Amino acid sequence: MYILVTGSSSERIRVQELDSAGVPTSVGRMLTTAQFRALVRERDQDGVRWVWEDTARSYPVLLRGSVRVQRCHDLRLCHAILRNSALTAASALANAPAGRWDAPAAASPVESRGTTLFDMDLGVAEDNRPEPADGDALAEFQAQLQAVRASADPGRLRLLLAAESVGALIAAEMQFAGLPWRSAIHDSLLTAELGPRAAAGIRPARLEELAVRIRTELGDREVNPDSPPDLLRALNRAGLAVATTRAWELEKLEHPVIEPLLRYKKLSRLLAANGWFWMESWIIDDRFHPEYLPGGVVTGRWATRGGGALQLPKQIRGAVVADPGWSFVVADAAQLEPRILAALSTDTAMAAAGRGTDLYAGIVASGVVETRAHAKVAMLGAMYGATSGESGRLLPRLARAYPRALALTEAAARAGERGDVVSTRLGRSSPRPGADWEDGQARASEAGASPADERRARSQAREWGRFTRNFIVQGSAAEWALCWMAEIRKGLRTLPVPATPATPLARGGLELRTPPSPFADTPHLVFFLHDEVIVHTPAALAGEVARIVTEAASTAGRLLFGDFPVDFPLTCVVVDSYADAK
DNA sequence: CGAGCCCGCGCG
DNA sequence: AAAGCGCGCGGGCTCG
Repeated sequence: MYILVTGSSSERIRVQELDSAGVPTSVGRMLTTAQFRALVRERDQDGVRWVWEDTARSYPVLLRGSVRVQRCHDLRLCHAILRNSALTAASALANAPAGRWDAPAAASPVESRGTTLFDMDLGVAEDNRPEPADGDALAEFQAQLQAVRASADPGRLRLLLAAESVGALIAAEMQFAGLPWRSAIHDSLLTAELGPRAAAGIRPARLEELAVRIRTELGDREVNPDSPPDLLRALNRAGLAVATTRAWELEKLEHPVIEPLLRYKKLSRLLAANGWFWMESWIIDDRFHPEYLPGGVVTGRWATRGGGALQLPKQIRGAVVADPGWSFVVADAAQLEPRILAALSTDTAMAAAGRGTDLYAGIVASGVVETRAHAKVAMLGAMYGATSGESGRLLPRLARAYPRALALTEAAARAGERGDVVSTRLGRSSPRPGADWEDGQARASEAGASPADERRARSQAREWGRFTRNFIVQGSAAEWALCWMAEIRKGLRTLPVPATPATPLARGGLELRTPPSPFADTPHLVFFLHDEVIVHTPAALAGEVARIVTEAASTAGRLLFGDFPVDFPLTCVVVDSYADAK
């Protein structure tokens, strides 16, 4: 059973019931925001799947009214998958000219607890006249159902579309709830590292001292350490033979300027990326509300917009502190990508190396390589396409021990080099290379091709092969992570809501101090980073939450790989501060 | 002056 | 060009 929701960015929302084939079973009705929330409260328990164009635009209206939904179908995200998937390549949807469903997501307004206390529920009177269908959304949904039905593997695609859509729900919920963030702690971390906050455009004390030392050691009173070309010239004049100013290259040098320069780089990065200006821009009422973009990366990984949420440096994670009486459950999947590769390729030997333990240690224990560091660099090389260095030298040993896994990554690379498409476990397919790439390959195979043309074409072919090689692993890992989070979310909703003192809202008189939140007294996801999650939970429930998170990892493995014997162990800790996790 | 590029570095 | 994947973002800098 589906309910199609359209026009939900305005105060008038249209809903229409559809049967399991996507055929309307009633006329559409126009609802006010309040009526829409009431309908969702009433019907969400019935196993309804809400079908809407864009979760990021439709769902916040509900969250602001403390209403959550269990399941949805995000037409825009699902369209992107089906348009591109090799499994639906013959469908009408995949072969239609590009249209509005192919446009990128509109930037969503900041929708979060704290910034929008109450939206306007202007009482637009219910209007009982039947509304004309939003034929576009209905036709699109029907085309998607048809494409899945006629596909080579409807079961996998249905799981993928459900996972992508529940990911969109989670993304909206995490943005709404926000990551607990103590500005006071952040401020003291910055002050300890950089010195007291200085006016805009002025370096804080520690940074200015280092800049002075750098100029002294280089014998150049003018050099600007923030300008790479300027700095490079100064380094070269001082007799340092470097081609770039990258930290890893400078580390190798012996010179008195190196130590202050590396410290300067580290600190200026902290100031520019996560300093006081960042704090004032992104932290509202002790919460960080980044905008998550499900499907924002071609592989299916999420991206974020604003605030650099996926790059929070370890330096400042001490500011992420649970509320009083609450804890964090921080979990990350151990060696996720190699385990995904083992399962994708049904390489039972590699899966066995990871049984219940550190997979890299298991590779060492099997006698494939001598050290854990070697096992790790060799595995990364296999998944990323290394050809030289230590990683390249170790690859043959890995290939002897795990021929099935290595054959799969090689096949994916060869496909990419030919310009072919590869697909993840659940059927998300890689994009085709661009016209420039095709032109380059064609030119190199013509009669008059120069050696330079051929070299460049070969290099670009290998580059695309490394991309497709990694795509199947990174993309399938992203699918595992979506299933993991979906199972966590489902499990958390089975927990009893602890009896808590009346909230300010319930006491009356203080309504405006705490906006309504569906997460005020219940465990909820607050952060996601590719293979890692944070759940914010009343401390008394932390043990239960950890159990749910751990079981969800096993369930995700079964959803993707059935009974193939591969483990997905986690490191899972209960902490008050994110800095205390691992 | 803004748009868009490069550089460099944070995360997985 | 780190030996190899995927990102976002800020500062410097060039160009129009």
